[in-house]
Amino acid sequence: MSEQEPRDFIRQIIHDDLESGKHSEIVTRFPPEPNGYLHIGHVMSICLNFGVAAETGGRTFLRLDDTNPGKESPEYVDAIKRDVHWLGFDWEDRLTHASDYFGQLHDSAVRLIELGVAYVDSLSAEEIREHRGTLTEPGTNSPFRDRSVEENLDLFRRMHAGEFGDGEHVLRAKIDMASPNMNMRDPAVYRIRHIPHQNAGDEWCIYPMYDFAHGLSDAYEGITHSLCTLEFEDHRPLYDWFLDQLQPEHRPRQIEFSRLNLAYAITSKRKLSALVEEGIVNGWDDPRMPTIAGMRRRGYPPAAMREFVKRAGVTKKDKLIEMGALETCVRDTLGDVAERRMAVLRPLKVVLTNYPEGQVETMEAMNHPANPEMGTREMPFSRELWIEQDDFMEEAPRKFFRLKPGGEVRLRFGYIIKCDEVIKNDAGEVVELRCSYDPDTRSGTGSSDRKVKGTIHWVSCEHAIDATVRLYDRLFTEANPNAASDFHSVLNPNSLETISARLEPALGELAAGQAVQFERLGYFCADEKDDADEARVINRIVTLRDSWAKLEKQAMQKQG
RNA sequence: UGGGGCGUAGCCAAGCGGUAAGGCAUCGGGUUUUGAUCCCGUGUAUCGCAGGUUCGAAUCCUGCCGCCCCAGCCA
Repeated sequence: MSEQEPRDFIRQIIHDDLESGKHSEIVTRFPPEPNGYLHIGHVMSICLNFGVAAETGGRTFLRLDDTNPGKESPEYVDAIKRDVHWLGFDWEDRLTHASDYFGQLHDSAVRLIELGVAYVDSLSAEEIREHRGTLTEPGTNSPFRDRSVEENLDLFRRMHAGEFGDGEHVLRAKIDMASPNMNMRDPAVYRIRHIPHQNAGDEWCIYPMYDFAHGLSDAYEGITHSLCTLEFEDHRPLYDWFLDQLQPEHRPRQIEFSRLNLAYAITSKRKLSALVEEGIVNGWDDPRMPTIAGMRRRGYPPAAMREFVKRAGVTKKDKLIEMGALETCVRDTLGDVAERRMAVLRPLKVVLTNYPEGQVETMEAMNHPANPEMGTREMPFSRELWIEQDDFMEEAPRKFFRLKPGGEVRLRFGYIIKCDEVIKNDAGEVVELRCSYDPDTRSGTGSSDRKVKGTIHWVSCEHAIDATVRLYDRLFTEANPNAASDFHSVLNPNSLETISARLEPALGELAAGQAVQFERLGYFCADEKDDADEARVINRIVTLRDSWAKLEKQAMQKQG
């Protein structure tokens, strides 16, 4: 018997509803409006909705909540479908649109009028706002509130027939203009919009509002639990009110949970599109974007995203989760499966003075240190090599166990070498190291047990592949850029660094979308758009944990 | 000064009247031809505050404080 994982409050409700027999099957829906790209916040909702249904043998609809034409487009619905699939979820034949129900929704609106609980208001939008009152003062009734059922029916029919211009009339629910809940002060139900719809074409010129369409769409689909974020909590009485009036066959229940916010990221659609439009990033799928498309292009595996939201949990408390938590999930899932390779990001030349000129040896390198079954690949070794600039220090602190003048280091899967001479240019910069290798220390041979404190990675100059590598950092300098009055003021100017690197030959065959670990550096993948066989373009997904860098940073801070 | 929510360690989060799980981060240590991984160990948490009920309260009651959301013919 395994321990029961603690249930979040939503799964608890669902569990209870199944146990009590209230429902025999759980049906959920993920209902994005196709007016932008999905982001990290949506990942939570997707995993929750598809997750609870899958766990209980239920079903989930992917419903495009397209009740507001003009803001929505097929480009976004394509992106949404792609992103949900990529995350690992399948709606099978349950792809729907709120617009699929426009006919039923219209009939229900007529029913509301017949019941005497909806009326056509002919006030302007501004007048309606004035009548609404404020948070502390009640609103006042519209002079059109008491129109007869016949007149309302006629007016609504003519709205539908296209006899009026946008904004001339609006259908409103007749509830309570004095309600302390603003949503209950005679909310709009249908408005006139003479623009084509992304799915329904030009069939309609009146469109239902979210509050009216959502609960009924849920009911039509037999949704049992309609899960949404906290800002809709105040809408629940209205959600229930429509269901009370219309008594559909199925009665869905709305439950709210808190959004997931990621530190150093924004999720406002307005700001996200500003980043794109102002050219601050290169598109919605820029690897720095907190969009699903961006994270996919960055190389984050879907399993890591799922694990991340699982660890975050489902509650009603506002969360601002540290970036490190996501990165840990990415490292955790990539660590087991990513093959290891070697690449030098900032090359420094090493010449092995005692290594025969023209000689090339083949070193066997493991593709994964913990999984020998993942095989090996061959790495050419020669007299001239590239090593990382960071792996050499002329005046090194005692705990620095990489290369230093007179010091020794092991070349991973190669030989132990010793630094004999440092070559500098006129500016005094180190441009080359003259080293000697110990022929008895070849990796894997019996006599190779000699220990040195450090092991560094390398690439043979003659055999190296040139590549452009993009190093990404957080887009913002503030943990909560959402709170900044102007997000431009908290942009990280160094969120992208492009460098020219040298790769080991095996990386010539790096497949698109395949993540690899560059040993001692991090996880990388070929960019899905810009990479080509002739010109490699590689993204850094995430660095490895680096306790040496941490020590260095602490030392720097101590010095002031 | 209206209504609706939320407050458990730096960030998440269990807990549902019987004396504070876990994850991430942090800090130690071990293993290691990736300073990675892995493995151990590491937290005086005034359970927002103050009262009350109770043998016993993070859990129940009262009052207060703080934060979030709501005045679209957006979702």
